[in-house]
Amino acid sequence: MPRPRSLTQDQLSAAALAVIDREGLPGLSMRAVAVELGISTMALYRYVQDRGELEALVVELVLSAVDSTPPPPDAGTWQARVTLLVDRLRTTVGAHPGVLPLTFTHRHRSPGVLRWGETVLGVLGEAGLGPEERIVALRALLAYVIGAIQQEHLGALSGAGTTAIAALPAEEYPYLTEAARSARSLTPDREFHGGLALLLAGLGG
Amino acid sequence: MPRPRSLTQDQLSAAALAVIDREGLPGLSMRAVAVELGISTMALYRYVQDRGELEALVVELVLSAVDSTPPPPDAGTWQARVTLLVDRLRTTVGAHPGVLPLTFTHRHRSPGVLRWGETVLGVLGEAGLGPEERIVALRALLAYVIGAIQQEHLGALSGAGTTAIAALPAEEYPYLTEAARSARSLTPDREFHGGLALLLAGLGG
DNA sequence: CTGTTAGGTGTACGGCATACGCCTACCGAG
DNA sequence: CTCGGTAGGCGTATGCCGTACACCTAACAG
Repeated sequence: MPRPRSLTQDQLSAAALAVIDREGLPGLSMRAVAVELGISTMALYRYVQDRGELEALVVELVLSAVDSTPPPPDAGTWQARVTLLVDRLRTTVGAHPGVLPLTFTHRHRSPGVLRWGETVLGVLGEAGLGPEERIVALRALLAYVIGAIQQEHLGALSGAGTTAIAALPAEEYPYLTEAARSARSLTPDREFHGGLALLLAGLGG
Repeated sequence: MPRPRSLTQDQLSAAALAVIDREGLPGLSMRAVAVELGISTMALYRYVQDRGELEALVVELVLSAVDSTPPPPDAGTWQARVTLLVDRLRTTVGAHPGVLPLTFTHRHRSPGVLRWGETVLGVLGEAGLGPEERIVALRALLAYVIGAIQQEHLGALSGAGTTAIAALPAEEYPYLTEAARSARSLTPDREFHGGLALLLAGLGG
């Protein structure tokens, strides 16, 4: 009966994501999103209760992509299938690094991630893990992926931090300086999969 | 010749940490810290260039504790020694959960963490790992610890998220709902060490 | 005692999220 | 076609925030 909405939630979250991708997370403000949509600031509040809800919408938009791709092939070892699923999560989040800090606070609610977890648990179950082993394994995988993605985007191994470490006094930090020197040839990809392989090996493969 | 400073950096960072511990990270503001110290807001700027520098000071205060404890005993397997070092990092950060989000942005500069990394690399070296293996292992350990600490404090397994998952439709998420039900008896401590054991097992133990 | 230097302060500005009340576009009913 | 009510959109105002700037003043060197 009354006036219909002129914007969809998808438009909202897409606009917010566009702002983040363009100006980074600090650039995200109700004003900026409103400008992006061509409406007034306060009109936004007809769609979300507060800024937090807008952030949750963006996170959901980004994370939903993790499940939009086809399911993993049943072929291959379970290690290969878990690796594929983990890679999918990594590339999904990595596509929008600016959103990363928001995912921690708003992760729980995402159906996409829930379905991802369900799939991983399934593969682990088929691999012969018991109920409690499965939980520990899933949480460990999640912890590793979360931490690794963060390290990759907030303190990359090939970045300024590593060169700073390489410049430390070698007498006091012999291992670190040596590590920093040889770390320059280690790509983020090899690093990530190396650590993941450790975890999978520990899982019994 | 001129007027001496009336505050030390330790007092500054301690005051900021006190504010965070008492009112949480959102409660941290230049005004609040100034009140805590009994000085005017602008007087703070005689000690730090901006808010970011104050945050870095707090992070450094918290992380420095990781190395103030005595070195790990040379006895025991290398797995036990790494576990001890990792535990030390976990309890250090866990003592001030409010600071957690700040550590990601300001972590690199901490001498305490640098010395921690040096020690871990040393143990890994004695365990027989080669140079590149050591780096991958250290970074994997760091990634796991970072992610696990975050999961523990921002989305605890025994918290609201898990009960929400337990309430999901069991037909659609059979593994997840079953996992959430049996996860209630899994303490954060057992979860953390379970995942860590996986990683260490993968390292060749 | 006095001049210099740097520590401490008060005021002010622009940006932020957002509570509140007004205007009005839209739709169903008559 | 008209009209009334509902809910969308907007302007204004408030109280936070970080911080630039100009001023006052405590303290030491001479």
